Amino acid sequence: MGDRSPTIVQHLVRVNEQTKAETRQALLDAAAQAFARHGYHQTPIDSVSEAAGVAKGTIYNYFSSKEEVLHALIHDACQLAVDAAETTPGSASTHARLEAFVQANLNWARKRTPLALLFARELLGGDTRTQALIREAAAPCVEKVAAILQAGIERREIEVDAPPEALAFTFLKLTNMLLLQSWESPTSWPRLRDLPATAVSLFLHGVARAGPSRNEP
Amino acid sequence: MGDRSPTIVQHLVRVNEQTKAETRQALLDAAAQAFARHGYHQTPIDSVSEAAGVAKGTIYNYFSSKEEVLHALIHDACQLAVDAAETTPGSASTHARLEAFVQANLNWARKRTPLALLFARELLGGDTRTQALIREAAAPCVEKVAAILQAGIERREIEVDAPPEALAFTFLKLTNMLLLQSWESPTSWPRLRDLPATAVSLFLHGVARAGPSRNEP
Amino acid sequence: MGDRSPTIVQHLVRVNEQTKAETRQALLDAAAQAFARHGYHQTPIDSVSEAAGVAKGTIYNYFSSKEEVLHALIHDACQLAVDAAETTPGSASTHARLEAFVQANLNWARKRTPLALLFARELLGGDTRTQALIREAAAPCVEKVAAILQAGIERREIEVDAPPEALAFTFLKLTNMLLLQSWESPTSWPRLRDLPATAVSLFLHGVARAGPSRNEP
Amino acid sequence: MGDRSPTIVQHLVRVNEQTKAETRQALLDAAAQAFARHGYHQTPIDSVSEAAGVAKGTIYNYFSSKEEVLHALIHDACQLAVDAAETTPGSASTHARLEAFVQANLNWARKRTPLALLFARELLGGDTRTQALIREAAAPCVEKVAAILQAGIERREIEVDAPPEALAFTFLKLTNMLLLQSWESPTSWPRLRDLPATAVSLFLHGVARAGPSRNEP
DNA sequence: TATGAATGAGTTTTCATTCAT
DNA sequence: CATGAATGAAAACTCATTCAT
Repeated sequence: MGDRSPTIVQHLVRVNEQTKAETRQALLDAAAQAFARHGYHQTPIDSVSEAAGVAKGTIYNYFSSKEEVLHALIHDACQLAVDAAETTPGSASTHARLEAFVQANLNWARKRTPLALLFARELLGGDTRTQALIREAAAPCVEKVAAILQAGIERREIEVDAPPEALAFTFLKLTNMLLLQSWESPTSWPRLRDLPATAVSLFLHGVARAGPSRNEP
Repeated sequence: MGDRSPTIVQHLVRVNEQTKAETRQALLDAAAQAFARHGYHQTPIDSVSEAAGVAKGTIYNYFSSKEEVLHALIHDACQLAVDAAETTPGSASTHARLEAFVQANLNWARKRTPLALLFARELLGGDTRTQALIREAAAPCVEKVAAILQAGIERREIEVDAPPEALAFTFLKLTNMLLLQSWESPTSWPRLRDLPATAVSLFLHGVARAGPSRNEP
Repeated sequence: MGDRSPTIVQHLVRVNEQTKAETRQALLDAAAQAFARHGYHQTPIDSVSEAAGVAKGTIYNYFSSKEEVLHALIHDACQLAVDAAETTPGSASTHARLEAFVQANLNWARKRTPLALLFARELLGGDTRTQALIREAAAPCVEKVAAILQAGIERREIEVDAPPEALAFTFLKLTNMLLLQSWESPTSWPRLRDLPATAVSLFLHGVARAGPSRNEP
Repeated sequence: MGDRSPTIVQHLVRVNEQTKAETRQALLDAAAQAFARHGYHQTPIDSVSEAAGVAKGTIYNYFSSKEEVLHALIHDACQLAVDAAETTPGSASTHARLEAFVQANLNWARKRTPLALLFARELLGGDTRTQALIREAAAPCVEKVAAILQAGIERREIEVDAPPEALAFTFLKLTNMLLLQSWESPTSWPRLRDLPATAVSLFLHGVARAGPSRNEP
């Protein structure tokens, strides 16, 4: 016995905590799927617990309300976006840095498709509370993009009279808009694998053929 | 009685029909306001009828369901967008034609702000049914923009591998995204009156400084 | 037609309002009965609407919550108690005035037995919120009793070191305690019809045989 | 090992039994506190176990249901009341015996305030089942008081047409009513330390000044 | 046609109880 | 025996829709 007792206890605790974490994640996954597919308000909370394979009440052992489930999801997505932002190179052309940012986000979006879909939907069409949550939780990510853009402005690669933060937010929305469009009609444009190039190219250069004049009459 | 009766009756009928139309419009206006502000699902139907100054049941004399009210609004907004698309000049530079299109849409959006807000929200974040409705009701508008883009492609003003319809839809979403951004923070970027120039410039040329190379390394 | 139109309209309105009042009263009656019999917390709100012969949701057209139903009942009971207090004679012996007060309360309690039962239960065993409500809504009644007692003290008919308000409240509770006891075992003591005499006699003179000494060793 | 083993085992058993008893008591104490403060129905069972420092499930190793916890508490309180009743002197004036009874009850009430509060609340406002339980578990106590009153009646110290048991129950309720009143407004009337005198005086002689006439017209 | 009270299915949430560990 | 996650019946409340007037 002696020195194994703690180990057994630790083991039990770890198993329990692992199970708890798994249940929590199953609930979040089910919720992401359902919310992304049918929308938050059209999704009854029981359908989430059912999809997660637990009973109705179980969800309230992990989240205090339906809204908290949404917020936890948004928070997770924002965290992934923030992490993605942190991996983008600190020095390179604006184009390369933005593309790396989109690519990094696309990477997690492919693994966590429902979550990314939900995030995109809420970013573009969520209600005031959710928008505010995103703004707060994704702030580091937005600031990272803003810093990239600011550097571009200083290097005269970018020329626009918009505040970098507003511009960064626009870029984020544009990217997620294209992401949604990819998912909604997978055969058409833009293709998912082209998203980084497409999004950055559109944002930086637009669709016009590179040419002499910038502002045609 | 005699021959004046019909006139009186006609008069009454006309008045009644006018009243009916007015009630219908009051309901739509109230719904647009409420749906735009709080979201469709968060808006109880009685708050709409109350704001329109009629009883709850009256709404069902004009619309068969709450969803139909939303669809009528979306339909109206799409019609205004279609009308706006039709006024854009048939021949001019792509830039000018797109700007005219955005300007024409901005014109009605200023007069019907709640409707335009609602349309933008549903275009970007609506559920599947509403998206489908928009796709159908705004088809002529999208096609008009697609035609403009197609002409631009043919004239080598635009260079992109996307189908014009998909591109047109992206342009529409981008424009409404910026419109929402304008309304949400009126003091920041983009300013509402700059919207046509800003949106078209972003879409055609991006934010990068015009320069020699298109795809920087 | 002419001058009858308004009458018809008034008639319709009156009928509707009467129906509404009847439904409201039916709900209150059913709630009083159920709350008195099983207790507030043990009574599902649907059982109240069912007993009133209306649908589950109807109750929320009249009251904003289950608690508001209880409070409306308590309010009504307090009002009846206040009314009863107002009918008690302004000048007579303390004994006579208290007895008249109890008798007046017994009168409405006989007509509105469930309400009176509920009131008694909540007065004696209700939670803090309800107690506070009673204290507020029954204040005029308590003050009336306090005034009677105060007069008795001044006339040297009553001799006690308690504040009249506290004493009045005690009297009210004692009376309702005996009322409950009457209802719970109708064959035993005290009999309902003797309640005024019994309650006042107990309160004023206790159960001891009248005799020389007040405080026996 | 040898002959000490049994002792060790006995010791362990005793310790375990003691621990069990302590856990049970901790649960009862926590429940008394919570039930008295917030009411039985408003108290979630986990708040009890939490306050007792054990897990939620543990409570069901000691009691088969939440209601049984309440009943055990009521039972304990009744037992304390019965014990108190047994200490009252067998021969003395009615006044002295009743006062001794109240004093003995006040003694345990001071030590076990939450329990006494709960008992008083349930005695006065509990539901039918709890009332019945009290009636049964406190029967010896009620009978003791009834015997005192009966003796008083026989000695012509008490003059009332009520059955002694009913009268005894009324006395018990009155006492607990005043006890609650003391606790609710500790600064006012009656003061806790005066409770025996106040309760007995009120019950035996009422609040009227001792004087010639008993039943004023 | 207008009204608004009535409806009841549907929603979120609570919580006493169970049971595998 | 202790634990605390899981359970699911039951509760309060909402609200789109109906319909008698």
